[in-house]
Amino acid sequence: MALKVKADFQKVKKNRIFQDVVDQIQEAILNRTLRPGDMLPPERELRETFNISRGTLRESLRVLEQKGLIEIRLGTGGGAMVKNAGTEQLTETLGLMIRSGTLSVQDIGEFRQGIEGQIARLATRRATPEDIAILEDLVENARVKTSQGAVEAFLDIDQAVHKEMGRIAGNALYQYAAQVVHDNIRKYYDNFLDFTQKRMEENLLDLQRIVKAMQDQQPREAARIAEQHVSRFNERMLKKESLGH
Amino acid sequence: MALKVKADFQKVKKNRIFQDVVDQIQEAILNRTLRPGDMLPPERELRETFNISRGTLRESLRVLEQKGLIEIRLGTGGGAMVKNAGTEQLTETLGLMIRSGTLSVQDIGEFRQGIEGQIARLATRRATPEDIAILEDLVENARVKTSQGAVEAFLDIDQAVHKEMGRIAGNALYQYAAQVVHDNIRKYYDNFLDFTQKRMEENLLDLQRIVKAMQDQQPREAARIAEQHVSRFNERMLKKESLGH
DNA sequence: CTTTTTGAATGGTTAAACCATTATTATGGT
DNA sequence: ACCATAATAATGGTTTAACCATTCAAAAAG
Repeated sequence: MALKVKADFQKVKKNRIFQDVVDQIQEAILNRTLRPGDMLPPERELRETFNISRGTLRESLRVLEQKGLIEIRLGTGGGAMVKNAGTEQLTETLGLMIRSGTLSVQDIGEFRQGIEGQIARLATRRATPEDIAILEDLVENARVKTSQGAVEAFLDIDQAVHKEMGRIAGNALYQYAAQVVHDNIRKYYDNFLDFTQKRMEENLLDLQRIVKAMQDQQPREAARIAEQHVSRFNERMLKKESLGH
Repeated sequence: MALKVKADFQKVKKNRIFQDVVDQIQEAILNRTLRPGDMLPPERELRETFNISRGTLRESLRVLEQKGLIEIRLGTGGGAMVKNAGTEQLTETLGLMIRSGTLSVQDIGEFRQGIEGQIARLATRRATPEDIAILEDLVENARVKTSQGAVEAFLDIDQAVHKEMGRIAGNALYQYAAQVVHDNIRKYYDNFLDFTQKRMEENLLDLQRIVKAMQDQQPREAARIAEQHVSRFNERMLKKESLGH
């Protein structure tokens, strides 16, 4: 953990003082004057630097914290630490939009379908022989779990395959999108406590066919199967939901 | 604008009091006890309701504001108004991730390409004859602007076509994704001050071919052309960027 | 009836103090 | 010397009470 950093902050003037302070600290973080892991000075010190009251400074820190730019810890040696910009905020905001009815679960499932298809397509184009080998190992592992009837282990591997394909696709935004969507739809999928042997075999076949298509350099085919794969989840989910009414 | 609403708030206890207050108000908004347009009581009143200090309450309000759940206005009749959950927060967060280097412009361009393709595909499947007619009108309008050499007007219509197709696709998440990505990439596209007559004709042809594919019920073809359409922007953008180095 | 003035309601800010949590340091027993 | 415990200090969390700044509406002036 790095020590405090001097960042040449300036005194404020605008309408909402705390906003001005937010802007200054955010700018320092985004232009790498402050880097992930750096600690901001203690509140009582920052207060003097900006020449504002502690209350106003704390409003600024709340905003930065909510933006995901800093993380605040208690006690001696605590304080505000600069964070890596991650997906938590995207995930949370999307979750808010779902809960507030702005988005439907169906929308998200359909979106996920397209995203996973595109990832499969890009991954097929960009996969190296080593990448394919990794996927083959995972799928072989999944085959073993399937023959053992180990549902939980199979689902873990299924997820690992999706994650690995995201890496191979080589586009961070697709990876984030897949993760955010998955995190927000997981609680609906989790109603699949009746994940039977037959379903497991269906899904295993999907994985095998996707990797085969990647080996054969058939991006369109890989995308098609990946979409179908997600589609199967979506259909079950929607059927369950309609039964719940 | 609705009046104040009674929402049965409870007194607090947790570690971070302001977080507990955030949770309670957020819950009231998400379960529709508080609806968009409703005003929260004034700070001095909320303060008493929760039995906390005004400073702590204001930290809560800052967080809710940053989440996009409320909007705060000054002066008599001002206060905290419940907001519709929109895309501003997604747009801002994505912007932060770009600026902090977590995402590259190339990633976003490629993502946009896939999104617009999927929208074109879905829109083709779901378009009614009336929808097609609207698109035809827009494209005809674009043709006129092209023949007049009216670049700005053409770009406005191009955007309107994309927006309309998003509506036809019927998936709010795809629409949001397209908007968020577009908002974050616009400043890079805006370097196209050299949008020539030839480019305009190229793009007009794309639009005409997309609508044709939709009429012919060819979702794959529509998606392919839409992707190509975006791809053309991306290539120019990347070429510009590399020249800038 | 229109314009101007005034006042009240509301968010924005300050100040100084105290509380709660945590890591470090000092203490004391073995 | 070592380990467990207690004291200490640094830091964020909270409270209180006051005052400032902005806005809208009602009262006053013309």
